[in-house]
Amino acid sequence: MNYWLFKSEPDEFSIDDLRANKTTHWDGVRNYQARNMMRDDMKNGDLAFFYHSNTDIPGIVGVMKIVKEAYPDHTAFDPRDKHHDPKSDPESPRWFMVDLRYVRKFRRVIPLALLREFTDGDLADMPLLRRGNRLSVMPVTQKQWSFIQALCD
DNA sequence: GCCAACGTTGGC
DNA sequence: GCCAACGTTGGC
Repeated sequence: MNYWLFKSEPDEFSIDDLRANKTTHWDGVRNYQARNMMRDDMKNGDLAFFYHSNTDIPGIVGVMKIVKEAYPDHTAFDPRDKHHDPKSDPESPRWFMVDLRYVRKFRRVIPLALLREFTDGDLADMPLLRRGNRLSVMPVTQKQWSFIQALCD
């Protein structure tokens, strides 16, 4: 089993939105590195952190589970969609998405600022903490996963 | 194939 | 609102 982290701006889609809807299709990823991970490496049952970006306290807010493996992101075909990409068509889709199910919301956010305190220790090499990181989907190691889970107890 | 210009991300 | 980092685009 693998572990992941998904970023979302809570103004667009938050952990509370996911909790209300139970599952979601994670559309709109338009980055090749992120796409490749979704398409090639994400498996049913994998767990993922939900990360709130671009908000007052950026950080990890909960856990979700992959319940459907990669399939074409249809929003890329829709000219009216914010994430429309004319270079993607149903014959040879360029962008993919997975389905995620709500698992739990932490009692409080685990702030990015707290995670940064472990940049040189338990969370060394975590892509999220790399300077200038802009990936919206990224892998988490089992050790990092366990360590971060323990932070919210 | 290089690289400058541009747009986007996202923390602060 | 600022700005650094980074990916993409397009002229050459």
